Amino acid sequence: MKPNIKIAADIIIFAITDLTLKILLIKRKYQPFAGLWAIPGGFVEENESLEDAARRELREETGLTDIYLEQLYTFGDPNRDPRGRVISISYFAVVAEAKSVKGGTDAAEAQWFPVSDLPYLAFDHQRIVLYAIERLRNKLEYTTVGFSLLGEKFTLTQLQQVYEAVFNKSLDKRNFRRKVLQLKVLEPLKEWKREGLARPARYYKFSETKFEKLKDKGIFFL
Amino acid sequence: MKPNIKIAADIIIFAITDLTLKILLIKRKYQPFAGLWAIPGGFVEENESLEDAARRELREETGLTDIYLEQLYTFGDPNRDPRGRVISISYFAVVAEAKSVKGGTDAAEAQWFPVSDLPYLAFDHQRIVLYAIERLRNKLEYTTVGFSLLGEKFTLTQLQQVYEAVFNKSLDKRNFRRKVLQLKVLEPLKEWKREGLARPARYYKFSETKFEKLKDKGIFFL
DNA sequence: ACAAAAGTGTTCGATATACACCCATGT
DNA sequence: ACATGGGTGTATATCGAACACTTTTGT
Repeated sequence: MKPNIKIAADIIIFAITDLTLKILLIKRKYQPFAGLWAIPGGFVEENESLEDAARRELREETGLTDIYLEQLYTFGDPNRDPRGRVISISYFAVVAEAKSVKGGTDAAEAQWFPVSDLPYLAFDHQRIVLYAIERLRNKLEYTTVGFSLLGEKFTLTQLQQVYEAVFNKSLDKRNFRRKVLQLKVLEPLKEWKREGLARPARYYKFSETKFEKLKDKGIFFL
Repeated sequence: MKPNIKIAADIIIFAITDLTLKILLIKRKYQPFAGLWAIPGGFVEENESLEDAARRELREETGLTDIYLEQLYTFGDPNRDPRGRVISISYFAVVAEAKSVKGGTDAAEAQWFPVSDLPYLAFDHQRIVLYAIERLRNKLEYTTVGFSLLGEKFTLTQLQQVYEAVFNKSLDKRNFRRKVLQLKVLEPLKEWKREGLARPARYYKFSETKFEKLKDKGIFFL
């Protein structure tokens, strides 16, 4: 009936390295837009849910599983792809460290770019990326996505650096610490990060159980 | 290539009547789920943008144009439609009054239902509706969608009733009035609603120009 | 005069912001 | 002892929540 509309799942993958918010882009090997940078993605298979497709692409591009993934928006302008009607269901993912990158089949090359310094992008991907950044910033304020940008354990300074990188502004140390500790979702570890010639910093971890209790009380609304 | 995936645009249409938040449902005439209630929608045409498709469906079902419309979420479970793979791109719309309803071609009947008393719905539409309600509630807090549920001019009491209907709880009159007036987006009219045997209530209108100024200052972030 | 709904201020607690010094460690 | 980053408290402004009476009109 409805002829030949194709569905793509495209993913904006965020990570932080060098105190900078970055996204993963791949250089296109084939037409259209061969040689240009684009966000990773691919077509949705016949019997695959949309999120499964996104996770599959994510695994193919980065080798990562078990990471934060959320549907972003669906872009369906009839002319957004010169090959014909392709509707892009975009997702955004948040990974703990900007590594584990391997080239996929459609990709010549994969590389992390600071969001403040992006190359010219294929298709309407610039728009998608800008929207994803906005969403990430909003979500950082009232959810716990921030923790997904860090590993299992982290210091409060590292956590603050995540917020500073995403918002691209510096925060007051005392106010920041009070605020995150008041959330009561962090568990202090009996472990310290000792590095160089300074006072060791305490490690914390995000406590899923504490978080669930607060959700039940309606403090978070995700 | 990718065979025969169909794209539907489905719309949750909100309105308030009798101090109650309602959505428009249509009774399905044909299989599958013939005789069950469903949210209005239809397939996206070949050369139509997604939002255009949603607006077209909306016009066909209600006769309304120029109303608030926003993409909600894309539901694409492989088994959500027994006829085959149908991906539903859902929108939510907000109209000023629960009238202007005519039956569409696929619909036997159209009717407004209070969100607190919905019938059993076809497909995965229950889930979609619940998600839309949640989104509407969130958006009411930090945007101006609320005004879309009212006509051109309205009294502060009517505005409060909108918020009370959506949140399903009563609000303090003094706090509510102070809060909306502080937003500085309402313009008092030299016109009063005189009705029955009580003191007349002043009409206000939403002032687009005042709103734009505030947006420029970053007070709203929509 | 009274019934009905409109309109109006103040107090209090919680939360956000601004701001500067001491502490623990390695070299 | 000193350089490095970790860690801590207080004062002020702002915002949301609770709460009751007077005003204007029609009958």
